[in-house]
Amino acid sequence: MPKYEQIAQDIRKSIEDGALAPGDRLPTVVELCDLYGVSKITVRKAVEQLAEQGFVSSRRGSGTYVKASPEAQGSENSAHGGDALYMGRKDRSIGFMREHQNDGTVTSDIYEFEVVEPPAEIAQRLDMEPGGFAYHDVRVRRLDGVPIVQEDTYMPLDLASGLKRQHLETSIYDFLRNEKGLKLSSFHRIMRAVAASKVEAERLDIKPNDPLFEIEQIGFLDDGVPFEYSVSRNVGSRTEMHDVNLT
Amino acid sequence: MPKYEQIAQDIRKSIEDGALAPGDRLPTVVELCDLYGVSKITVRKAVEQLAEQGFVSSRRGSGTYVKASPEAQGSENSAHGGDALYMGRKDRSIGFMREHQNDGTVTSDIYEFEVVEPPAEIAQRLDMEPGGFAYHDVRVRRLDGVPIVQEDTYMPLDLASGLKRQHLETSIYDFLRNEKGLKLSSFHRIMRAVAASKVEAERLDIKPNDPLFEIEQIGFLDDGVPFEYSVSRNVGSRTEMHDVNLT
DNA sequence: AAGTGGTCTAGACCACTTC
DNA sequence: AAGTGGTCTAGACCACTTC
Repeated sequence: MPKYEQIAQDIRKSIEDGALAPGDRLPTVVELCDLYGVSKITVRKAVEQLAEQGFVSSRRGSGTYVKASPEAQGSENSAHGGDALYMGRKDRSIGFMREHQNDGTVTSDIYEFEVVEPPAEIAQRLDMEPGGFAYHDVRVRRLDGVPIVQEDTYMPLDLASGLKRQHLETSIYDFLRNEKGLKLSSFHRIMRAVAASKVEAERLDIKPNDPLFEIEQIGFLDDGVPFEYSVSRNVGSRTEMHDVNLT
Repeated sequence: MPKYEQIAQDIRKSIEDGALAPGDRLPTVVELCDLYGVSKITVRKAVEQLAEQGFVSSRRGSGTYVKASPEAQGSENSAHGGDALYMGRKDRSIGFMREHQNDGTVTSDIYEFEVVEPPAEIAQRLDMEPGGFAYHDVRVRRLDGVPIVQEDTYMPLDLASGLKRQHLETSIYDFLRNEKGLKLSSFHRIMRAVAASKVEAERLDIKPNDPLFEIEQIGFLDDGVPFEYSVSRNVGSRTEMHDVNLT
């Protein structure tokens, strides 16, 4: 782990255990350099990471201050009703399985699993050659038996060759990473609120027209190649998405 | 504008006008240093910005590659139905007014405007002293006459003192920035899909139980002090949120 | 072995806030 | 005037990919 991450982690701990309270000013950049025995650029990178994660805010000429913690927000939300899906911190948004591996037991209902020529508009988003084939699957993911989300996914055949039903039941991303050696790098997402169709309602154990949190997503490898197009529809009452936004 | 932003902008232009196509490799970091006459750290910062914005992906030992452009995604979405609200690129998510100032005419219906002792749970999120007062307002924002979102907002009285009805009709953020000299720095958000109540449906010109895209948000100043708590409910069929997520 | 991106040093200079 | 964060230089060393 690089130095700047260690420093960020150390300061983050001080905030989380209360040694640094909301409104407090952090030591100055120069003081932190002395304290950790590193150069300014390393401290700056640590502070930038803390800012991205929502822990601090820097004010030129004045100092760096502790914000009300995102964790406090997090805990409060569950009271709001959304008790199932936590997404959003950048490092956590890497698949349903990984998000929920500590939450309970994940299972899947598989409704479709086939190899097809994808619709032109999807092929284009996946940067596929005309006539190329792709895996297509539709799953409902359950947490401790409760249906959370329906995922409709396309993956180019040549990137994901060897994909089997058993991977759909656990984690496609684990298969891509561990068995195919791919490095998943980033996701472009569009989120919307939509109404459940009759079929979706049945699969997700809700009522038709109940609100769904839709995520249309393209996943990219570290060489910029798209490996996945998916539309997931999350049960509104069991889903919330967290986000920190810097201006 | 700092050098690294100029360089990022320059490379971004090359991508947008097609000089660099998806899948292409950028010049190496060292080549870019020579090309722009800057040091390595400056080029790295430019490339990091491009990665955050979803334009490129870097692969250690190999190179930096152009991804399928987010703009291509953007244009495709409007075909999908969501033709009104574009959010998400970090630098654009700073208020309804600013997001739509080029889209059409923004107007407001004001349903509530008062100074109150906020509910305990909201006062806590705003880090307010017990017994403190806050502005509270409920507005519906329209774009060219079409209702898009209902916003329910609390702001501490001492931070926003002088707020008037006229500011609710244009932009509260402009008032805070220009007249109060505040620097809005970041927002913590939680997003959900919910169903419209009867009252909301009436105000937004939709049907009860139609899906709404809810954003619960706390806004922070550059010294880490929260200045705003708001819950906005956006008409699902007129809203989409864009996002780039790095792992 | 050669080439690539990622981290880091030890400074310098500047913009801005605070007094 | 003094103190703060933000940017930048000219290198160095390393992890990883490619051949």
